[in-house]
Amino acid sequence: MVTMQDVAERAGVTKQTVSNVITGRVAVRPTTAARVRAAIDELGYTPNLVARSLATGSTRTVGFFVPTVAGAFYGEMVEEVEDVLEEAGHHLLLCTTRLDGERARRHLAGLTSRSVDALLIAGDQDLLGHLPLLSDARFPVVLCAWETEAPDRFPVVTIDYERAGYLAGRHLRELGHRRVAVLASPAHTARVAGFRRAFAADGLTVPDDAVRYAAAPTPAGGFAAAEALLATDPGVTALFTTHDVLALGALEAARAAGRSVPHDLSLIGQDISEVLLTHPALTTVSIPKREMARQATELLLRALTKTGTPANSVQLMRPELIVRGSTAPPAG
Amino acid sequence: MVTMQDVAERAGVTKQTVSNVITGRVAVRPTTAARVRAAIDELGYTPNLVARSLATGSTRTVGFFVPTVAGAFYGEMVEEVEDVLEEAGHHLLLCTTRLDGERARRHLAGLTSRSVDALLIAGDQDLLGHLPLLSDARFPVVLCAWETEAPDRFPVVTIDYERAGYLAGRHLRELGHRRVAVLASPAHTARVAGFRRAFAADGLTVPDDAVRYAAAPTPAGGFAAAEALLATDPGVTALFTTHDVLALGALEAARAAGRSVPHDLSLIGQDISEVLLTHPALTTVSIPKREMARQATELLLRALTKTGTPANSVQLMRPELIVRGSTAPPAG
DNA sequence: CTGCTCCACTTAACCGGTCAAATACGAGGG
DNA sequence: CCCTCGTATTTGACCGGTTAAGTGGAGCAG
Repeated sequence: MVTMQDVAERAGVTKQTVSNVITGRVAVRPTTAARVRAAIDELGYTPNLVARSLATGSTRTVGFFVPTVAGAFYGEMVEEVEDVLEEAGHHLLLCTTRLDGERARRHLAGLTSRSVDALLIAGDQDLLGHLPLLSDARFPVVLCAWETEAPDRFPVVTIDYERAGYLAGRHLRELGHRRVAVLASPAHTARVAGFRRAFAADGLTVPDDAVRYAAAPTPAGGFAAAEALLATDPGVTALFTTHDVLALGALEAARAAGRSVPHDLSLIGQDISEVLLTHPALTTVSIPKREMARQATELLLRALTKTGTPANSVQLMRPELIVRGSTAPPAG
Repeated sequence: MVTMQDVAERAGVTKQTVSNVITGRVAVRPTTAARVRAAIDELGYTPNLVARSLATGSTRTVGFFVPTVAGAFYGEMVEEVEDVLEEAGHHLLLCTTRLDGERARRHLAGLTSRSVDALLIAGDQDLLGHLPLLSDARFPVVLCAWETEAPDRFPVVTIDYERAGYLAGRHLRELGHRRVAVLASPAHTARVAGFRRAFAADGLTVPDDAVRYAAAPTPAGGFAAAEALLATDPGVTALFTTHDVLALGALEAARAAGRSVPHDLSLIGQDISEVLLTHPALTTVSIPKREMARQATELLLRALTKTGTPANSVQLMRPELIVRGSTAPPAG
C-alpha cells in the first residue's frame, strides 16, 4: 500500500503538501504541485478513503433501506437514488428488509456507527417499529414511499397515495360505474380511502365486503382474492387493484370467470410496470417513483451540506391517471 | 459522539481494556468486564466502524456491480448476495452500471481505495473493457453471470449458457421442430451457439438469417424483431428467445400475426420471471441465478478469510428446462 | 526471602489521512 | 536596511480504534 507519506518523500515535500495538492484547499506553487502529481502517478498512489473518513467524519456513503429489489418498483428507485448520489460523489449502501422487521433492525443497528453519512428509508412495512432506534441518529434521515402515518421527527417525500386511489375511483365514476370492488394489499389503506372518497362524492359507498385483501402480493394471491370476489359478488362492474402483480392475478381471474375486460369488467391498477404488458393493456394510476426517489435523495444531500437538520416537511408527489384499454363504461 | 476513551474513564480502566472486552481477544477479569459493559450501556456507546476499519484494514463491506436492478434477474441476485453477506456480517455497496462503460469505470476507480474488502461483478456488458483497472486490485474479485470469455485473472461463477441454449434447442428438436428461429440480445452468443448445437446434432442448421437481434431488451424491441421475422420467414414453427422481455414481445407479435401459441408457433424463452404470467404460460430454460449469486458470494468470502487469492476456477451452474404451455409439436 | 511465572491491565506506537497554528521565504514600502 | 505582509510549506496534534510490548502484583517453588 503506497501512502501519502511515500508520495511526499518521493516529491521532496511533506505529506501535508501532498494533501494540499489533492484536496486543493490550500494554494500550492505550480512547480511543486507538478512534482507531487508526478510522484503520485509514478507510485500509483490512491488516497485511502477510510483514513480520510476517520479524519473528516464523513464517509461519503448513504444508506438506502428498501423492502425488496426483486420487483421493478423499488429497483427503479434504487437506480434513481444511485444516480443522484453519484452526481454528488457519494456511494450507495443498500439494505433490503424483505418484510422482516428483525432483519431490518439488525441492519439499522449495524449502520448507526458512523459508517453512513445519511439514511434514506423507503417503504414503511418493515422499519416502522424500529424507527425509534434512529431517534438519536446523528445523521440526516429521510423517509420516502411512505403510505402510513410517519413519525414527526423525519422529513418525508412520498406519494399522495390517497389521491392515487381517488384518481382511480374518479375515473371509474366518470365512466359510470356504481358497483365496484377493491383488491388491496393490507398496507394500502390510503389508496382505498381515496378510492372511497371518489364514490362518496357522488353519494355512493364502497361497502367493506367489496374491499378484499390479498394474502400475498403475487399474481397467485391476486388471482385467489379476485376469484373469490367475483364468485360472491358477481354484480361488480369494475375492480381496482392497488398493486401491479395483484392486477395480473385479477386479469387472470376475470378471464377464468368468463368475463371479458373491459366490457364485462373494468380493471384499473396502480403503477403497472411497462414490462407487464397484457391484453388489454391495463389502465393505471402512475406513481412517479423516480421523481420521488430523486427528490428524497436531493433533500438528503442538501441536509448533508447545510449541516443542519433538514426542513421537517412532508412533500407529496402527484400520481397521474394513465388510461389504457382495461377500463370502459359498464355494460348495459 | 461517545468514544471508547469515554467508556474507559467511566469504568476506571484504559481504552485498551474496553477494546478487549468488546473484541474478546484478550482475557479480562469478569468483574472488570461487567463494569465496562455497564459503562457502555450507560453511555450508549457504539464502536466507530471507520476507526476500526482504519486500524484493521478491513471495512467489512463488499462491492457488487450489476448492469441494472430495474428487472427481476439482477434484483434477485442482489438480494441473494445480500443474504450471504449479512450472515457473514458484511455490508453491501451497490453499483449499477446501466450499460454505461464510462460510468462503470468511474465507480470502479472510486472503489479501488480500500473502501471495499472485495468485489463481485455480475454481467459482462459494461465492465469488460475496464477490468484491467482491477489488475492491481489488492482485494479479491469474483465475476459472475459472465457469458463472454472471462479474463484468466479472476475466478468466475456463471451459468453454462451454452447448455441453456442447447436445452432449448433439444426440447424443440424432441418435439419435432426443424425450421426454427432465434430472437436474441446481441451479447447472448453462447446461448445461440448452444441452440445451434442441438440442431447440428441432428444434421440440421439454423441459418444466420434465422437469428435476429433485438434493438433493445424490451417487449417493444422483441415485438419489432419477431414481427419482422414472422413476415419474412413465415415457415418457422418455433421461436427461441434469449431474454424474458423479448419473449413477451414475441408472444405479442405471434398474436398479431394471427398465429396461436403453441399450435401455430412454439415459443421457448430463458428464465421467464414468474411475474410475467402469460397465456399460455411460457416454456423456459430456468437460470439458477440465486444459487449462482450465493456460490459467487461464498467464494468471495472464503477468499477473504483465507487471505489468499481465491482458487482461480470457473464454476458453471446448470440451467434447467421448465416445460409449460407455449411449446408443442409442430402443426401438420 | 528470592526468583520465576502467569495473569490482568497499562503504555506507547500505529493505521493514513486532515486540520489549525507555526514558520520560512521573498517582495514591497518607508 | 529593517519591518511588514502575504504566500508556500512544515510542524504537531488529532480522528477512534487496534496491535504489540511493557509493568505490577499474586501465587508458587526453591
